[in-house]
Amino acid sequence: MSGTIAARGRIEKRQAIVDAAFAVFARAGYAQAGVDVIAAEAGVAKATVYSHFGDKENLLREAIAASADQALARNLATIETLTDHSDDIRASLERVGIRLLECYCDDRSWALRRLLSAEINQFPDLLDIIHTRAAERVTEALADRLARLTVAGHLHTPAPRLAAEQFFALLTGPMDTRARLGTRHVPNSERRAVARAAVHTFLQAFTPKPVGTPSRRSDT
Amino acid sequence: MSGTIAARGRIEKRQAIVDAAFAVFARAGYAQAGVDVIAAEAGVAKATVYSHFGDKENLLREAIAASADQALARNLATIETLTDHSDDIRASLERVGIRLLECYCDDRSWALRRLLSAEINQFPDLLDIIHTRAAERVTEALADRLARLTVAGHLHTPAPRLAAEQFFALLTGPMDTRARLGTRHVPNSERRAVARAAVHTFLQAFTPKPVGTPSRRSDT
Amino acid sequence: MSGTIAARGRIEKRQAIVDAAFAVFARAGYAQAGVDVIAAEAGVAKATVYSHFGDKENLLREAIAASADQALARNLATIETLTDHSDDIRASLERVGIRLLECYCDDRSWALRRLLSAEINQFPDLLDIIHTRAAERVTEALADRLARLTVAGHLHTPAPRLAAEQFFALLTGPMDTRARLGTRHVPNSERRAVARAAVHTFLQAFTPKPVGTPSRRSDT
Amino acid sequence: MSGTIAARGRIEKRQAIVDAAFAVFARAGYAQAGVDVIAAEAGVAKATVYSHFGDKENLLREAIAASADQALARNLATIETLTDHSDDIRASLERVGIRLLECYCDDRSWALRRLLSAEINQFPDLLDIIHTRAAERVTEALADRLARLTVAGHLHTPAPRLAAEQFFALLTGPMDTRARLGTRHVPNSERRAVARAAVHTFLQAFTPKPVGTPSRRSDT
DNA sequence: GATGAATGAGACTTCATTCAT
DNA sequence: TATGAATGAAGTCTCATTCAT
Repeated sequence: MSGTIAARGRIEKRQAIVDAAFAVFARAGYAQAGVDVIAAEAGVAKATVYSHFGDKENLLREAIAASADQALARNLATIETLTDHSDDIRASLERVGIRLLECYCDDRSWALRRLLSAEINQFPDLLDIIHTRAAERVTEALADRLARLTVAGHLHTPAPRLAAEQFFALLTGPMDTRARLGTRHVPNSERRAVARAAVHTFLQAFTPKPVGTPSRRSDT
Repeated sequence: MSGTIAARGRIEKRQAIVDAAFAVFARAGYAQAGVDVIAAEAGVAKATVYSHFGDKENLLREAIAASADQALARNLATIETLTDHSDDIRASLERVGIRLLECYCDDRSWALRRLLSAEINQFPDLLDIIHTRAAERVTEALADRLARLTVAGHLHTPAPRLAAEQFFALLTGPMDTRARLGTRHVPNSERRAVARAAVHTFLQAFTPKPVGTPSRRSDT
Repeated sequence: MSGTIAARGRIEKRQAIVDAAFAVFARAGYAQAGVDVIAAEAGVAKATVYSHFGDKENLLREAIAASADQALARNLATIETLTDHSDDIRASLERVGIRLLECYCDDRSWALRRLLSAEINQFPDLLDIIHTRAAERVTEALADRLARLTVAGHLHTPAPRLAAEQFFALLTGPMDTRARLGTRHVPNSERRAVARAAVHTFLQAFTPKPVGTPSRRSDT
Repeated sequence: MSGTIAARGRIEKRQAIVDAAFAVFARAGYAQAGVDVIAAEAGVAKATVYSHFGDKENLLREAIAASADQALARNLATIETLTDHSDDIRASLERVGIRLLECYCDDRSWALRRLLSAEINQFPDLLDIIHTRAAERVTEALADRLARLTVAGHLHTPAPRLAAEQFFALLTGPMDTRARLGTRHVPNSERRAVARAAVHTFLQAFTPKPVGTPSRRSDT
C-alpha cells in the first residue's frame, strides 16, 4: 500500500503521543505536565516527542484539536438524528438532549473544556481552534434542525440560532454545578431528568401556537 | 497619621498581596505565576508573601476565596432587589437578569471561573470553597425569590430550585460562547438582548396559567 | 543586691539562649540550626538573640565555650580524685577511668566533639577555644597526677605527658566505635570493662619494676 | 579515540562529581556545600549532578561511601603486610603503625571522619556505611593478624579484638589532639614517635611471658 | 529516525539579619 | 529593651530543549 512498516510505526507513535499528551495535559494542566511524563505514557523517548511536534506548545495544540474533532463528531452525529420523521417532538428532543448530555459529560469533554479555560490566556488561538472546529458548527447544526422542524410545523423558532443556544444552555447549564466541573459523576437518571426539564421548558417557549388562536407578539 | 506609603500596615500588605495574587494567577495560571511577580505587583518582598501565606498553594486558596466572596456579595445584592413590589414581573426579571449578567461578565468573574476550571484537578477543594461559599448560595437565594413570586401569583415555579438553575442557564449559557470565555468583550446591548431573550423564554415556561383555563399536564 | 529584676531577667535570658543554642546546634549542626528555633527554644524573640550575641557565629562560639567549661570542670574534678593516698593503684586508676568515661560519654560531650569536628573548617578558632580551655588542661592535669604517683613509687611514667595521652587513648579510643560517635548508648557494664582493660594495659606498661632488679632502658 | 575532553563518558563524569562532592563537602560541610560549587568543580552542569544522584543527600552518601572504600583499601593493604615472616615483632609493628598513621593522617581521612561526625545526626545511616564497610573490617583484619602472631608465639593477645582496638587507640588517640583534628600538619618525625610509643606500650602489655626462661629478649 | 545524556534558565522556599515600635 | 515584621541573598531542585550516537 502506501506505508512501509516503519512509516506505519511512525504514524502510530504520533497518535500515541497525541493521546498521551491529552491525557497528561488534562490531568496535570499544561504547565505542570512534563514532557517526560507524556513521553513515558506514550512509550517513546522524550526526544521523539520533540522530533514529532517541535515543542510543547504545539503538542498542546495538536492534542486539543484532535480532542475537539472527536467531540465534534459525536455531537454532530447526535444532532443529525433529530429529524422530522417522528410526530412526537418532545420524545425526539428528549432523546437528542440525553445523548448530547452524554457527550457533554464525557470525561474527555470535561477535560477539554477545563484545559481550554485554563490556557486561554496563554494561547488565545486555542479558542479559535475549538470554536471554528467544533462549538460553532454544533450550534449551527442544531439551529439548522430546529429551523427544519419549524418549517415542518413541529416547532416555532423564529430565531433558530438563539433557540439552539438556549436549548444547549438549558441542557448543560444545570450540569456544570451538578457535575462539579466534571469532578463528580452524575448518574444517568439525573442526566435524564435534567434533559427532560430542559426540553419541557424549551417546548413551553417554542411550541407552535394552535392555529386560529391570536398569538402574542414574538420577541426579537 | 500612622501610615506613610512605605509603612503600610500588615493588613494592608496582606490585602495587596491577595489582590496581586489573584491578578497574576488569573493572568498566567497557577503554575506559571511566579511568586516573584506577585510580590513585585503587591509592592512587597517575596519573603513577605511567604510570611503571610506560607506557600503558593495557600495563597491561591486565599485569593480565590476572597474573589469568590466578592462575587457572592454582588450577586446576592442583585438578587435581593427581586421583590414582589412591582406588578411588571417581566421588567423586574429583565432588570435583575441584566445586572446578574454584569456580574457574570465582570473580568474578575471570568478569571475566577477560568482559574477554577484550570486548577480543579490539582486542588479539588477549591470547588468546595466556591460552591459552598458562592454558587450554591446564589442559586438558593434566587430560588427563594422565585418561590415568593410564585406565592404572590406573579410566577408559577412549582420547583423553584430547578427554575432558578434554568434561569441562570438561559442567562449565562449564551454568554460563554459569545464572550469567548471572557476573552472577548460583549457590548452592553448584546448582554441586554441575551437577558431579554432569557427572560422571555423563562416566562413562557413559568408564567401562571390564567385562572379558569384548563392547563396541560406538566411532566415530572 | 546587685541586679535589678530586669537585669536578672536579662542574664537569665542570656543563659537560656546559650543553652538552647547548644542544644539546637548539637541536634542540627551549625548551618542547619535556625536562629528562629534557638530563639523559640529559649523562649525569646529572634531579635533578642541578636541583641545579645550579635550574630549566629558568635552565638556558636559562646555556646561551645560554655559547654567546654562544663566538660572541663567535670574532668578536672575527676582527675583531682586521683591521689596517692591509696595503695591500690589499679583500683584508683579504674575508678578514675570509669568516671572519665562517664564524662566522655555524656551526651553533651559527644555533641561538643561532633560540633567541633563539624565546624572546624569554618571556624578554626573554635579548636583553640576548646584546646586551651579544656583538652590541654585536662591532659596536663592527668600528667601532673601521674608524675606524683611516679614520684610516690606507685607508677613508672618517665614521660608523664605521653603516658597521660596514652591513658586517655586507651580509655576513649575503644568507645568511639562502640558508641557510634555518641549515637548508640553504651551500657555501664561495657564502659567499666573498657576502663578496666585500659587500666590493665596501662599498668602493664607503666608499673614500676621491682626494686633490686636491673631495669631496662626506657624509650623516649 | 572516542573521548575528547568535552565528551567524557558518563562514568567519568560520575566519578568527577563524586570526587568534587567529597572535596566540597569536606571543605564546607554538608549544609554549606552548594551543589553549584560541586558541579562547577566537577566541570559539569548542576542538573547533571541531579541526573546522576537524585539529590544532595544521596550525593553525600555516595561520596562518603567512595571515600570510605578508598580508606579501607589502604588500611587493609597495610595490615596485610603484618606477617609472621620476620622475627623482629617490634620493627614489624612499628612499620605497620607508621603506615597506619599515614592513612589516618591523610587529608581525606581526616575529612571523612569530620564529615561523619558532623552529619551523623542528620544521616545516621552514614555510620552504618562506614562501619560495616570500613572501620569494622579494618579492626577485624588487624585482630586476625594479631591472633596469628599470637599463635606463632610472637605476641600474647588472648583477646585479639580488644588488643586491636587498643593498638589503634594508642596509635590514633594522641594524633587527634596533636593534629588538631586534621587542621594542623604533623611532621613525619612526630608521627613516627607516636607510633613507636604506641608500639612500646602495646608490647609491654602483649609480649608473651617467657616460659621458664630467665630473661626476656631485650628490645631495640 | 530514535534515543540517552546534558544543560541553562528559572521555580519555590528558607533564613540570617535589620528596623521601627 | 524586647519584639513583630520585612527583606535580600542564596539554595535545592525541575524541566523544556538540544546534541551526538
